[in-house]
Amino acid sequence: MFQAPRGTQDILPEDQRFIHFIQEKVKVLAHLYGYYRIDTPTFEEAGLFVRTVGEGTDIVEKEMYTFTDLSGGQMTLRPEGTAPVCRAYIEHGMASLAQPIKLYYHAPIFRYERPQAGRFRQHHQFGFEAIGEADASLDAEMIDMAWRLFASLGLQSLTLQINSIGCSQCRPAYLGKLKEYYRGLNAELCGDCKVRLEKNTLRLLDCKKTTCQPFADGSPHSATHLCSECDEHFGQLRKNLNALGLTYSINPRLVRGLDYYNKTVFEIQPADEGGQSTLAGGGRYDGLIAELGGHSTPAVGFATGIERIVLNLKKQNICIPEIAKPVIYVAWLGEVAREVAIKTTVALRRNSISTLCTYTPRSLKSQLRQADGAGCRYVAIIGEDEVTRGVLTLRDLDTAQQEAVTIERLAEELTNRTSGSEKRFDVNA
RNA sequence: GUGGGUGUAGCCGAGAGGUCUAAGGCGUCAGGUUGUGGCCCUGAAGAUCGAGGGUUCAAAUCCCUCCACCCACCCCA
Repeated sequence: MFQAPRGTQDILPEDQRFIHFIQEKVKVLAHLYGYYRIDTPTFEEAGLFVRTVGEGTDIVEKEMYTFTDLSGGQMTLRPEGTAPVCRAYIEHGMASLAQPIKLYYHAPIFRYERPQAGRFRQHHQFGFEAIGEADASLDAEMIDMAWRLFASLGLQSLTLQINSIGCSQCRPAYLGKLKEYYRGLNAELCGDCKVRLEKNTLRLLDCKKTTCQPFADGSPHSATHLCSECDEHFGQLRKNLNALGLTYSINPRLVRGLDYYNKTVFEIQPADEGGQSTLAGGGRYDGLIAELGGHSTPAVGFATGIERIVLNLKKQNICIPEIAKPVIYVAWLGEVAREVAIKTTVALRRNSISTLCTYTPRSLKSQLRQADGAGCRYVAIIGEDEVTRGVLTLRDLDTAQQEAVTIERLAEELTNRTSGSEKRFDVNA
């Protein structure tokens, strides 16, 4: 028997409403903040990610789905969304349009990881990128938008953490200080941290081992070793966040796992965090466009994991609108009625009324059961009796009332009855 | 990549060497009205007991290997 590949999942009809719900909120929010949707290919040249995400990172080192295509090219299934958008920005000359360019995407993301709660080999992200604007107000706007997204979804008790990791000007000096500090402790570090010390110094800060945590607490903080420009930027960011009324905490140990970030980094997490808790993460990446061969262009963005949002929507018991059910089931008895029923079904659908009908003969009882199970509000019953009279019996399953309606009038009658009665479920804000 | 747990019909789940030609519930289908649903009753279909190998007179039950899922580390959304 075939199974979905490890770490991937089918999104079944009963779960689709969660995706639709989030999708709709994202669409509204994107429009509100002036973002336009962009879709990039599912795979790209491997080099795009190696170059931007960084050779030393876990994503590039051991998580990419890279394959050789038939002409010998090295291709990689998108392991993150920012680099492809930047590639598209350059490729389509967006630098010559009014800046900033504001784009959002909804895309599957592939990383070869060991699956566990909230972590998959294929997951989906909504991401937002604003390219061509250096002002910290845009960072704040970005964070505000992320925060508004979760608020509009009805998620409660989230926390916002920010940090500044400096830029190419000030980070080398800071990393030097950090190394120096950790070298002094080398003997006491865990095995992983000894490797990080040389390979990925920043990541020393978020080692989860209890033995290493005290070291991080006493370590020099990036936010206090910024150059004047970065320091100014970080100050502006906080000022803007305050003005927006956002509560945040500065987490000096917040470091992101992709090399292209600079200055602002941030994450949003649920308060009752389990293992894989981060709902959204992002930051500024002023060097990325240049790294890809474009003109030096500042940018900022963030991404959210849809599966994790769904997890939290369920955990917090948030009421999600149902997917619309068919309106009417056309039941029939006998061959003659069958023809009329099928004609009626076709006519209703031509009138944009969602309609169900059986093709194999079933008892009326069975057809009513099916109608009920499918969530139809109405059933049209057509038997020999109705056929000879040129009508059908329209039954309302909610009220159990029924009346004879001519086939010609059915669509109009249903439209009248259903207009304005669309079921709406509000989200508990 | 490392560690722990789990694996019985579409779903939940009993079962701990012979009484298992595998309980029960949900769901599905059919019937209880010659043309009427949601409740109730009856019946039916549906399982090579994750896969492969081994121990034994006998294995869903014990052993080994593999696979998958869950959880944690790691990493991240």
